[in-house]
Amino acid sequence: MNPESLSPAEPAAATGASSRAEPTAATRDAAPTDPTTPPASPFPHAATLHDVARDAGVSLATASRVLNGSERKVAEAFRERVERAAEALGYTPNMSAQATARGRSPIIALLVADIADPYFGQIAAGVARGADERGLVVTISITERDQDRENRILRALRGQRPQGLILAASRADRSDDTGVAGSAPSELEAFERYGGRVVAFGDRPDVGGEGRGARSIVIDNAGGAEALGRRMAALGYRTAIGIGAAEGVRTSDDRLGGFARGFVAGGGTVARIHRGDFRRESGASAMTEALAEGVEPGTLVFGMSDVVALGAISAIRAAGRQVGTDIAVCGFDDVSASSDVSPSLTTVRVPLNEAGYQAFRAVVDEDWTQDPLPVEVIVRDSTPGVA
Amino acid sequence: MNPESLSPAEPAAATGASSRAEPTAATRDAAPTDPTTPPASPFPHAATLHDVARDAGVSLATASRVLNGSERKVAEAFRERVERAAEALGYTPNMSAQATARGRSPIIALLVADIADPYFGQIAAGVARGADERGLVVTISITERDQDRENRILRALRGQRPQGLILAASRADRSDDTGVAGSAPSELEAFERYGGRVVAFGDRPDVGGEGRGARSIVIDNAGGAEALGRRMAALGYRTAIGIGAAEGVRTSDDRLGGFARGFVAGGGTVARIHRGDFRRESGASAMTEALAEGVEPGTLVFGMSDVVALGAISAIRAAGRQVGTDIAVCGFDDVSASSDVSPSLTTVRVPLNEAGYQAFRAVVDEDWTQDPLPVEVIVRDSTPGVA
DNA sequence: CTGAAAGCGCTAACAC
DNA sequence: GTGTTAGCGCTTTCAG
Repeated sequence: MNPESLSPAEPAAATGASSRAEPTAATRDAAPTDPTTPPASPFPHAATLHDVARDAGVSLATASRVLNGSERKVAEAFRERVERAAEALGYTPNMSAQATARGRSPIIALLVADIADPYFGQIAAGVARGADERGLVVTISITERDQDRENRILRALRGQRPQGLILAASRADRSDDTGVAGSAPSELEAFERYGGRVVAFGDRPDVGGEGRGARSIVIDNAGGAEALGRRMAALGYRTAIGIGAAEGVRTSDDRLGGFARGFVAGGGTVARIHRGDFRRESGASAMTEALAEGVEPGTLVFGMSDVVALGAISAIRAAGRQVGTDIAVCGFDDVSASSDVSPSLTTVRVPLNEAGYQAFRAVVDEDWTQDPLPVEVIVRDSTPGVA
Repeated sequence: MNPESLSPAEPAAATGASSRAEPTAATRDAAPTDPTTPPASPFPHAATLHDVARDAGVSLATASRVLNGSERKVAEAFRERVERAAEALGYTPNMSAQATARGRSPIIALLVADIADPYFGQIAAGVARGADERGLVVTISITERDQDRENRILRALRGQRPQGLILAASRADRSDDTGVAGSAPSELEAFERYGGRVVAFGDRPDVGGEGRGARSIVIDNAGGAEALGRRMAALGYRTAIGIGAAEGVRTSDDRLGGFARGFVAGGGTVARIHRGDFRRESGASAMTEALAEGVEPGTLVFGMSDVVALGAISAIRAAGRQVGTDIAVCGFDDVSASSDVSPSLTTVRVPLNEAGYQAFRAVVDEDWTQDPLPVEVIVRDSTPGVA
């Protein structure tokens, strides 16, 4: 572009490079009229480092050094020429090539149950934010809460040779250590064995944990739920119904257990627990079930997650009952929909975006210690209290 | 594992391979006691194709042929040995290496404004579903609705040499063709020039469109909104207030325009329009603004998107007004929160997940034509109608 | 400080 | 059908 700069046609000659006329470069650019030129490929190739080096009249090594972070110094004159050439050609380093050469990819793999679920959406946003800061790329996979699927994905993910793996799959991270269920643990170990870091939400599904990895983002489910239970009791509620996931699912157990502890401490009783999974529909059907068994006015329903609580609310409405003074409801997470429902949902706020960000940091920062994630009870209109 | 199978220590010798003792393989595995063995790297390397070939006693080419889809036939005996060796070593092809060698990566890059927003979350889910079916990987980037950021990201994305790019960034896809604002268009052209496909939601931000790409997922915003407008008029509403994005933003213009057309056709009038962007807060402040100017009971508010409408609802509540008979509200998209609010939100349902899936197909299928995405008016409680 | 050359792990002609 | 051998685009010793 700049007329002062090297003519794109012969900079190589200008700097005297005798061995630069390898067949590749030559056939590709030097002689457009050369009859041996292979038929043009369907699309032009993106500029390569080779092109930049040639145009700048420097070696591949030098071009690489100035363009892609190397600590080695390059003379200002050369540096400039390389930068100019790169600019002119619109050069962008080929990530895959760099990855193969360096032996490590810039990928962070994120595994979620369902990216359309606001819970995971927020976590993903946090992860993406971190990755962006560090120039890393995040790939996303959906488990659909299916253990087999998750295992298959994990297997396939190894192909990416990701720098790290973030598991926010709400898997049945059962506390019973028999690694029997699913081959995931060994798959995860494989990840770490070759240097990848695995960070899980909740507890690591595998036992042991002496691997260099074994990092996990823990949310104070029990504590938050206990505070919520106590607060609800203070509002005058005396009997509660819990809606949770299957027994053995950590997050659910912790929240249900914590809530019960607090609620009982405050003088209440958890009458019974209905179980399903983390989806909205599950919350709705559990609630329907509960209603069928009979729910006294003034009862409080604790949904193990907001999404589930939201499902419960819709079931309560569908049954012609009122949410609030008739049947009170509270949840956990504080996803954004919770403040939109009406009556707005009482819940425990969890900084999900921050949690995702921390998960990212746990993957990339060698020295890392979790900052505790503050959980906070937020009382809204769905639990007006009993007179 | 199977005692009957080849001893892992000497299968290569068993098949007589003379040239197989290149320094690399040799130093890496053959002589653990060899004093010239380099100090062990921090982590063991993942098994390479080379390892598999050696253990199976075949050439690299053969191993490659059986393990990674090649059409060329390989004798059953060899195929089995290779598979066994791969299995035993836990081999997984290195995606980056394959990408460099093949000259094309398995990546589909998805660009969204905000992954925590349910609108984009659903689209992302659809994209991920498609990618999973085809064994492709999707990377995700967040524009935060910032044009500069989007351009930077686009630039960086080129490094991934993605097979395709899906733009669901709700960018200011202004209809004024002056490509002046932002260098994005040229960046997109660059993508297509080297063979990548660009698929955009709404219309392509660049002009022309004769590139082989120029595919876009169009949602019938005008039509859906018009139907909604007509329906609202039929419910008896006579005056409406619109909440949209800045003038010139396609999606917003189309929805606002379509709504007005239908509403007016039905006998109503759109009194005025307040503008902001696609975020919830924006909807809330626009509504607050509207309320300050005075909103008669019986007025209908049309939020250009559900998220915005949800924001408006919260503002209405905050102002001590009632949603429904006092001030009616309707939106567009039918994100899941819309059925959870109370009163539930009247809206136009858009199959977002399906749209994401189609976007994926548009990227990978050479012959592709968009299946029309059915939009459907869904009347709920937020527009009870006027007596 | 620069450049030549040997890889990284895998693919794809091209020979045998 | 199988193996050899160049690459792919980039990094990184190792000599100068």
